[in-house]
Amino acid sequence: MSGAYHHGDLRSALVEAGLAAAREGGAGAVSLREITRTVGVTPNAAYRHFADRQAIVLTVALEAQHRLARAIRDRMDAAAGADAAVARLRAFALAYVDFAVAEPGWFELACLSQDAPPDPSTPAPYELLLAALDDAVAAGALAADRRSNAEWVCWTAAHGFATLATSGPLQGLRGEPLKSLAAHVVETTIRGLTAPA
Amino acid sequence: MSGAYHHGDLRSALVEAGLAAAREGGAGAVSLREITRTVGVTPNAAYRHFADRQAIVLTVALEAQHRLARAIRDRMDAAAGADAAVARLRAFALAYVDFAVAEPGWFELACLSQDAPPDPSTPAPYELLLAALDDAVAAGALAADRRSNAEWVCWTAAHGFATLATSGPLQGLRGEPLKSLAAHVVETTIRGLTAPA
DNA sequence: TGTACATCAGTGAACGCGCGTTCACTGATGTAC
DNA sequence: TGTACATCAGTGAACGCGCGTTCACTGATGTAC
Repeated sequence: MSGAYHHGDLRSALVEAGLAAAREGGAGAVSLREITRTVGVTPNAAYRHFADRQAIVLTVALEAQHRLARAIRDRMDAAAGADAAVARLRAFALAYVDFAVAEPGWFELACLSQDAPPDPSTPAPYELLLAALDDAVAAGALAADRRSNAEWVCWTAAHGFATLATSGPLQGLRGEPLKSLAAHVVETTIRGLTAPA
Repeated sequence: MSGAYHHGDLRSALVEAGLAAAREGGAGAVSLREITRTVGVTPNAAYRHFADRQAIVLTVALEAQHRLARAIRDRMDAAAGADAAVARLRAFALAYVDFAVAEPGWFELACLSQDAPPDPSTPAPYELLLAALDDAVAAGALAADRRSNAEWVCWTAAHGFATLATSGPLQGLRGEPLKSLAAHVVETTIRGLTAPA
């Protein structure tokens, strides 16, 4: 500590700065020079803690993905009541969308790291979705012969609406109108999964 | 012509080079120096025809959007038969996805220019979708009280699946498996729109 | 407990890169007379 | 029909920028004796 020559925990500070940069300017804003500047350290000090820029971005991206996963999990855990299984499905999609709208920079970064090696400690959002769908089948809300590939239907809806709202034609829509449109899209998607053929 | 000092149609050549660059490297690859290099001309020659880099990128992006619109329109026009209205809806979504997968760079660029001033000569993909939905209502395939916001349901599905396949977790999936998964997602979405509540 | 010294975490200066953009210019084109 | 000249479309050299990365270094830390 003692804010001196040896920083204390430069590594964490750099990741923190990376998150701040991404929050403002998206994935492209996470540059080595930018974040070392933010921390108040020489650019190459970063090389003590990361192999190269790629490694920093990946670390920051993984953290962003964790936060997305946490946001989804929290909302899913809060879902309860009669139709708990379907409510959890709804919670997944809406939490996904809300996170993207609230933190578009982190969302972009989280998507970018999707192909990165998964961190087993925090299940990726995807795992949460699979669990919710299995629950829905168990609860009888989703027919067993509709379970197959249902995750991609949900993921498509959540991710699609999120990108439309984040960087697509719905960029201009916010607040209640956006919320109710999201709810409508999610509801229609769920109906597609649960309605009789 | 006569491949000499005066190029002939440098403007078109630059746009063409921009399309080629985007095709390979996405939106970020459309740089002024890159495309003038491709054409074999000095970087600042571009300033005879465009105000700045932004203007070039926008022009190229608009062309990409036209091609997307054309691809969708062609597929929609080909759709016919008993359930023509629904078939057209399906054609819209699958053409959207196919274009994105076949030309991810152009697709990225087309999405980027969504907030650009619309070109009335070629209707944007969005207009095609609206028409298809109105047709579906007219044909009795879609209940009138389900028409409202149905475009965002379709757009979400098409765009969502396209980005999942293009730069998301479905990147690795191609060919027939991808096609049938896309069909499944689109079918489920359409069922959500048309099935009774 | 005090000192010698290896290790560790940062500094400071510099590199080369590709970028967009500006400047003064020059060679080709086409029009007026 | 031939020539003078304005316009137009390109050249060539240079600028400053932010970037990632490398180099040789130095000051602080903590451990062995």
